[in-house]
Amino acid sequence: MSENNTLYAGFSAKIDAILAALEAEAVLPADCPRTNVSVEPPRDPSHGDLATNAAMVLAKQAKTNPRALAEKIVEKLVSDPHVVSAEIAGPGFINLKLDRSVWENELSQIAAQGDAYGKSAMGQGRRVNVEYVSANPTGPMHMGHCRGAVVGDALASLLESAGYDVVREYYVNDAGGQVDVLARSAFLRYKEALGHDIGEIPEGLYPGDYLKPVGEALAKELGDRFVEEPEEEWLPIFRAQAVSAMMDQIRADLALLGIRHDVFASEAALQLAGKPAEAEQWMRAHDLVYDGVLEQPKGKVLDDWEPVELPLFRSTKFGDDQDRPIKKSDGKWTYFGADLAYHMQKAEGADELIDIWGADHAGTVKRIKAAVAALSEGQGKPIPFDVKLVQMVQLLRNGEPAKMSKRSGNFVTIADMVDEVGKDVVRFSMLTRKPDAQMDFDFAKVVETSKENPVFYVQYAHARICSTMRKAAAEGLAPSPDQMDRMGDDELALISQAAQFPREVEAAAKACEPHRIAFYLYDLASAFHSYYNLGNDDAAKRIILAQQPEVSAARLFLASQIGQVLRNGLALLGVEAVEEL
RNA sequence: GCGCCCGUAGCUCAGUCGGAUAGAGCAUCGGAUUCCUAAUCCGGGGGCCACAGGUUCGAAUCCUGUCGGGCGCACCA
Repeated sequence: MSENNTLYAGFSAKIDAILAALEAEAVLPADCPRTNVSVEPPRDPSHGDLATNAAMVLAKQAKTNPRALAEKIVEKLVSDPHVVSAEIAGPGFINLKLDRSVWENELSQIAAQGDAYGKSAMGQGRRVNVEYVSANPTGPMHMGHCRGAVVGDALASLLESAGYDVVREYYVNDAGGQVDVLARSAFLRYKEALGHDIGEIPEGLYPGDYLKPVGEALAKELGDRFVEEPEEEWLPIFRAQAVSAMMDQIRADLALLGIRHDVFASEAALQLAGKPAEAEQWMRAHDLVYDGVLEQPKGKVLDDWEPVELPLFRSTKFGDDQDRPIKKSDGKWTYFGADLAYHMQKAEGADELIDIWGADHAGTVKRIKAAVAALSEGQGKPIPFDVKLVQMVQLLRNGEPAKMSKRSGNFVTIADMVDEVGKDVVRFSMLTRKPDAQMDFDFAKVVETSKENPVFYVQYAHARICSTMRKAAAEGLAPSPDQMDRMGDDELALISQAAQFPREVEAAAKACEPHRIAFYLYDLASAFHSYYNLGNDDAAKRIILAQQPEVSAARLFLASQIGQVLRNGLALLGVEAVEEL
């Protein structure tokens, strides 16, 4: 549908057709791969409106030199009424100058597609499960979780926009030892709420105040009947209650960032359903799991290490440096053992899996990918599965490293941060660098300089457009698509910038890099601010021109469509497109 | 010791599956506001793309090595 109407998609198709024709004429060999052919704006605008590297990429296969092949392509291109000129430049680039009708048409497309401009059918409705956040349910969300949360959420939106059918999923680790620790910590708070003196929170339990309300609620609900009971009596109850309270807290924290998951999958439920055992059985039958003894870890001396026989997954067969246990010596599942079953569960309802993890889990990527590949292929339904790592955020407070461990009870929470600078600043900050680079995040500095955050620059451009529209309406001027021939070069240049949005969305989705959208929006906002300011030096270049209603109508139409693109882009990032600043 | 990620302007960072003269913001210096929102715009200075080799028409981008920083190297999660 829509994607073929946009400029870059249209020209890519056009070039592709020409190459197909050249194949038919035997200029190019049959079936030669054209995936490297690109159609993009030239870096230097004086080179033209579009450039393609087709001749350079294909020259070798055509057994000719790039410029000769370029001439053949140009011959066909110039017959297109939308192409004003096609020139061969440098090593064999083909630079195209386009007729203004191309830009006028693109502007109409933005208006016609509205909120849908930038969406594409690239994903062909494939079902993608994106798992992100999945923080342990042992406390409120802190800034260490923030990056993965925002990047995962923006990626999910991006994939949706690119035509995938996306499920946003959160894996609740409610079965490991850490939730027992949580239950014990909650038990202390329960006693405290009943008036017992609990003294200092012992080492190894969660000391944070956030458990006090949980303890109070438990005291209210259960009375004092568990105070003197042995642990096995109260642990499951306290665990379930505390986890549920923590998940409510986490959902509330995520909501502050504008994040909502479709599915919360429970590890405990997964185990109860016997999924890990099923996986183990299958893997044993296929010699992927065996009982064995691990070697002493290298590079590290463990005093209490002793050899034990455990069920091991043959991850060394897949490039891991050690086989990995799926069960512990107490018979419980390891995280890995449950996790591979969990991925199989996700695969039941998806065509593709993506996990967003913090870089501190990088070491476990190989084994889980290997396990999922082996299981899914072995069971006859191979599934593409990728783990995207977001690098660590180094948290600073006035240049000093800030603690973020839950155990310390002293950490910067997401709620604090959003409260301090707002959702939009937090989200945009996390999205203005590529995910695989580390970043420093200084709480004090971000609070101080939040007014300089680039998010305001983009929002200002949008607000400015809104304000201009309001002002125009007050003066009796209205945008109109019927006066587009009144636009000059300044206007056309702005359209060409806006026209890149659809290909940016596709490229960002393909690379799983939402940050590209943030940078694109910054550039588009910059182009608009420049355009707007032309009117400061030269009154004839203002958007609102009461004396020339037709010119004004065209410029207002343009401005409102730039606003549309900004809105669409900000929506992808989950940032508000404000109408006033 | 091993594995993964990073190294681009004084600082924070972009840089398209290898492409044309490497770009922004901050900081700095100089300009623009009786005029549609100056939270903006225009301009100057500032680079051995960590270093050394290699691949090719072409490398910040790919490969190898060195140096520097981060994260891992449990039956934890």
